[in-house]
Amino acid sequence: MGKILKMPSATTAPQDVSREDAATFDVLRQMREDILCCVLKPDQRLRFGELRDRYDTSVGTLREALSHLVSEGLARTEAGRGFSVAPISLADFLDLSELRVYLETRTLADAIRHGTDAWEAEIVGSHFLLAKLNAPRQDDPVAIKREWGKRHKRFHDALVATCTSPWSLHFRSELFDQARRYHWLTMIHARSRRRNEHLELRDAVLARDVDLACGLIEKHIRTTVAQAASEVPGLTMTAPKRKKA
Amino acid sequence: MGKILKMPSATTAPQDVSREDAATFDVLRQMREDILCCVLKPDQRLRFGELRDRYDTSVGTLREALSHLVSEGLARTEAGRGFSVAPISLADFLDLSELRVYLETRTLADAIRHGTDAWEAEIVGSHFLLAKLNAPRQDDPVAIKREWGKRHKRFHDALVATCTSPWSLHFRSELFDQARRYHWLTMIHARSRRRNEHLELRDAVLARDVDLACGLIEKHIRTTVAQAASEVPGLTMTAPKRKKA
DNA sequence: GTTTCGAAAGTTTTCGAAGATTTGCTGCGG
DNA sequence: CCGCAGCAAATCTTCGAAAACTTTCGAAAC
Repeated sequence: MGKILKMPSATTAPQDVSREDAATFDVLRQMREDILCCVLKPDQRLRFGELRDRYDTSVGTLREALSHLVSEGLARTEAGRGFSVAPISLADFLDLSELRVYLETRTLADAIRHGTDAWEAEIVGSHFLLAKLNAPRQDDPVAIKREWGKRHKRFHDALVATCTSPWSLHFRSELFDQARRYHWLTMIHARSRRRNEHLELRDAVLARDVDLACGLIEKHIRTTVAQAASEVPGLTMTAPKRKKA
Repeated sequence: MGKILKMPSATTAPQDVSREDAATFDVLRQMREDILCCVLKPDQRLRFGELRDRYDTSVGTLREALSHLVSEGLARTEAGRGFSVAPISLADFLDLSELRVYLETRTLADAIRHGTDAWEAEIVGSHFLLAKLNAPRQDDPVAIKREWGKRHKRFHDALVATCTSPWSLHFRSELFDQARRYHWLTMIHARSRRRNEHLELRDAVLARDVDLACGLIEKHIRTTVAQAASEVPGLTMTAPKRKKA
């Protein structure tokens, strides 16, 4: 009891969800999602006891996943004091957004120049999925917000998919995830009164207009930063210190 | 027997080597160094049996360290097939160097603008240490090359130490390490007939000449790429495929 | 001669527990 | 009343072995 991991074996399809590291990778992805959606709150201590219950896995597996998250900047670890969720701050958001502007425009420009038919198709498709769920409100259920976040990421990934620089794509992806944490807070606390920026972006990209597209995505990023900075409470103050002032 | 990890406990200084995760972090650092210096060769399979002997630690600890290395792009892992050292290629070197030019100039420019006395002191000091070991040759012992690599990194870290963008510094550091792998090969195969680029760089930075310093570091990077591309054998061919052609 | 199947060997992956460290609490002394 | 030493509880860290998977090798069938 307690663990029913293995299916009857013969009945599972050969190309099931088996891709990637299965258990460890699964836990990693779940934890990352939970941090990005602030289910695990910034600065929250991550005790193995609770984590073991929540993700139903062993300490070793958790440790491996946490190790990954530390490298990605989503968690911290110190000496013999265990792990905790990485803190957030306005300064951090400003800093990462600044770099994002460069990486997003760089990768987007390159992707447009190397765009293919399949690339255009995925952009159209992912935008369609995103548009169907447009603008989640404060009072929407969490499941909706999560789904929107997923589709939002898929759309933006599609835009730069044909970029020829793996390293640029890698860092862009990491920063995009980092930004998702702040976007989540914005979705919760602020009213999203943005217009169809994604539609404009899609059309500019499909028209292969590098300058226009890069300008739009830059504005897209900066607008989000400004909105978060002005409307999200608790972002301007630093992480809660426990000892003294 | 087998393991004598713990000191008599009371005699060890409170601020000994205790900083950071001790065991895990130690193994991580050792493995990273070994990959950077190509002791663990590109594409080499990393079997736990051998790793256990080499680093004298358990599977769990190794797995945690490897997890880190995967995030840093120094190792790969696939499904249930274990870990291997990340491959190298000329295309990869060109790609990461291109990004490096941006990140090094960006961080350097910012660091110069925010430079302090302590920053200048560390630059002077680390350059002195580097100059004392200048230009390791092909036939120098490995220990010398390792030490040079260490001092080289320390000098370049010192240059950008006062940069105010943590994310830029983080990515710059990762790419610098990546580049170290290729520098190592260059040290082994090619004759380093470069002149005092580090000295010029130091003086330009201390003179707070942003444009000159950024130009120098850009040339520094591009020259190394060109040298490696033309003189290092085996870099132009892709990783050895095992199955068929 | 080639292919397919199955068993054995080699590796990886996962787990639970023992060892070590930190944290929290209690009581004594200043 | 505050501070500190010492003990107890909680927590993290490390380890070795069992379970699951992949690969290899050899024999039988085509």
